[in-house]
Order: sequence, then C-alpha cells, then structure tokens
Amino acid sequence: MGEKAARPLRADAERSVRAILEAAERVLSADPGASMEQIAAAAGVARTTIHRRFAHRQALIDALALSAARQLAAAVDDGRPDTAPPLVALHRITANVLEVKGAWAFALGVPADPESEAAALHEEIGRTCITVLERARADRLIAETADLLWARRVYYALLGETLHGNTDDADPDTLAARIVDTLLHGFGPRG
Amino acid sequence: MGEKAARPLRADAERSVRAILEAAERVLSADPGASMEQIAAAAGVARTTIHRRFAHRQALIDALALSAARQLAAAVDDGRPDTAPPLVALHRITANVLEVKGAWAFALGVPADPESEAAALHEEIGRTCITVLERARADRLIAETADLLWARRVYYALLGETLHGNTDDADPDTLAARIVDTLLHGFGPRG
DNA sequence: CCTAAACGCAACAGAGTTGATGCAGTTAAG
DNA sequence: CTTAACTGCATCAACTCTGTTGCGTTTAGG
Repeated sequence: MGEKAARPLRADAERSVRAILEAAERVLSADPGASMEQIAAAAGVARTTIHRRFAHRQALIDALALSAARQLAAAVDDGRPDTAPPLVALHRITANVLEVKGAWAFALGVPADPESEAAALHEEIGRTCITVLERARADRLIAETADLLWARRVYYALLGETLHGNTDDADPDTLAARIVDTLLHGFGPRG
Repeated sequence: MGEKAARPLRADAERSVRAILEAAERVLSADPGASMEQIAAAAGVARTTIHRRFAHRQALIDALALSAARQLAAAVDDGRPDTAPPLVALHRITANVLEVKGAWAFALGVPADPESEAAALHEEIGRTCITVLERARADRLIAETADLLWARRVYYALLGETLHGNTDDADPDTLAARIVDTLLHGFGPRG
C-alpha cells in the first residue's frame, strides 16, 4: 500500500523527484496556493517534468505529505520511545521532531486523507506520544490526574510555536529543553 | 487612518457589508483560496455587489482583518488588564478571546501589513498581554525567572490549540480555566 | 557504443477567476 | 412622493493555471 514498485527510476530521474519535493516544500510553505510553475522554477526543472512524475497537483502534495510523515515517524522512533527513560525519550524525540518539522512544515500540515498511509503514520505517532506520556506519568514526572490527551495537544502546540518564531538560538537541544520544561512545569514558581 | 468617513452607507448597504464579511470568514476559514463567487453565494449576494464595496480581493481581506482585530482588542480590554487582579484578568481575557478567535479564526490569521491599523492593534494587544503577565509575576503567580516573551507565545499557542479540537465542552470558562492552569503549572505533579 | 529513459521547450485546449460595465428593478430616506 | 442609493443580472475582456502532446536533444546504464 502506497508507492508502486513499478520500475526503479533512473538515477537522474530520482534526483529530479527529490528536487521537486524539496522545492515544493519551500515554495508551498511560503504560499500554499503557489503554482506548479513556481515550484518547477524553484526545483530548476521544467513544469512538464513535474507532471511526468505527478499526474495531478494533488498527487504531488500527497507524495510530499507521505515523504514527510515517514521522516517524522523515523525521528520519533530514533528517540526510543519504548525503552529509553521517559525524560530522555521525551527530550530526544522533541529535538528530533523539531528538526524534521522545521524542514517539512508545509508537508506535515497538509490535512491527510484518512485512508492514506500518511494518516496511518500520524496516528501511530500519536499513539507513541501517548505511550511516552504514560511512561512519564508512571515515573511521577506527570501528575496522576493529568489529562494525557490534552497534554499531547499542548505538546504539539509547543512544538509548533517553537518553530514559528525561528529567530531563536536555533540549537534544537536548547529548544527541546525549554519545551519539555514548559510542558512539565509551566511558568508558575517552582515548589 | 483606516476607514474613510466618506458617506454613511444606507442601512441596507451596511447590512450587506456585514453579511459579506461574515460569509468571507466562514468560507475562507474552510478554504483560504476560495473564490469571490463562493463568498458571494454564502453571503446571499451577487458577486458584483462585493466588488462595489471592496475594489480588490485584498481589500476585502484587509477589511476583514481589521474588523476582527478591533473585536479582539475590545475582548482584551473588556477583561480589565490594567486594573483587575492578574488571575481574574487572565481568566476573563482568555474566555473573551476564545470566543472572538473562534468566530474570526481566518481573519485573525491573516498576515497583517506592518503599516496597517490591524497590525497596530495586534501590537498593542501583545503589549497588554505582557503587562498582565508582569502583574501576575509581581503577585508571585509566575516565577521571577520566567521568560515572559516565551510565556506569551505559549499562551497564544494554548489559545490556538484549544480552538482546533473544537469537539470540547465548548464552555469558554471551562476551557479558559484549563488554559490558565496549564500555563501556570504544566502537567507535572503539584507541590 | 547503443538504446531507452529522461529532459527542455513550445504549443494547445479547457476551465476558472478577476475586475469592469451597463441597465433595469427595488428600496431606504428626506 | 420623489430621488438617489442600492442591488441583481448579463456580459465582457484579460489573465492565470492546469494538464496534455509532440519533438528534438541529452544522458544514464548495460
């Protein structure tokens, strides 16, 4: 389910596909309504070349969303959500996700077709996130009474907000530390 | 600066303008690239009528953004940010803003021209927000060491996140309470 | 080296959007 | 009541975007 293994693309063709996807991310994140022409120009490619690989505009966007979802899933997995100590996992995952989400902001914001592989990946990532929060709660890092679904939404929002005002230190680890700290303690005085 | 007081519109014309602005919010929040035709249909008005009041598409969007910014500013002011006890002001402002932002999500998300009156309003709102946070800090509700600029961004993000998953209780006061609580304490165990 | 894949370029039709105009009918307001 | 404002409707030109096709050229890969 997903990509057809039809014929392995020639090396130069594969490079073109990558260039197109990366250009699409750049252009569409600046203007979601940008034309195929603009994307092609940014990719250093003729517009017809895009249509050769992606029949419809939507097909390009779907491919973009899928590619980004896979990278995000890999970033989460790299944080060892099931085995590392919860606080360590939380920090690593946060730093990883910040990098991926910074590079693929548009692609990850596309409303995914519920049937798509991308949607399935996002669902699994969401479940993994809850798992980490549960493990953190078991370690008394999170209150017993906390609403984990709300906690996850807040966590997502903190990630998104951190990426918007990007004139920061830009060190992913520093930013991740701030996110985790805010998530766990808020801004009240420490007791 | 802002609206021309040229001629007071006739009563029915003013109703049309309102209908157009409200329809534009509905339609554009669902699809930012929607056509004038769709907006006109949603407003129960001919497309040419829109063009009579708003020369360009951009003029309509600007007017929409300005209208929403004014309502938002009024919502903040209604919370008595300078005089009410910080916690009360924070709660009231949050509940007010939730309602306004829920009704004008698209209009408030439009990137405002730095020269525009809307941008000035948003800046002033931002300053007011910092003021409330400072007063909260003076009352020991917020840690001395807290970064208020980051706190404000988190506050904005919590507002936005609360509005996305709108299948909630929908009671603004309950939602506001959760936002303020999360902002001040996060999800860690209470001391 | 040789073939098939891949590319750029040019051109095309079809659809959709924008903004403007003229006109005839309706409605608010003095 | 009378006028001026307002509206709907039909129509127009100009533009943009999409998706497709054909052709000559370049390039990867066996």
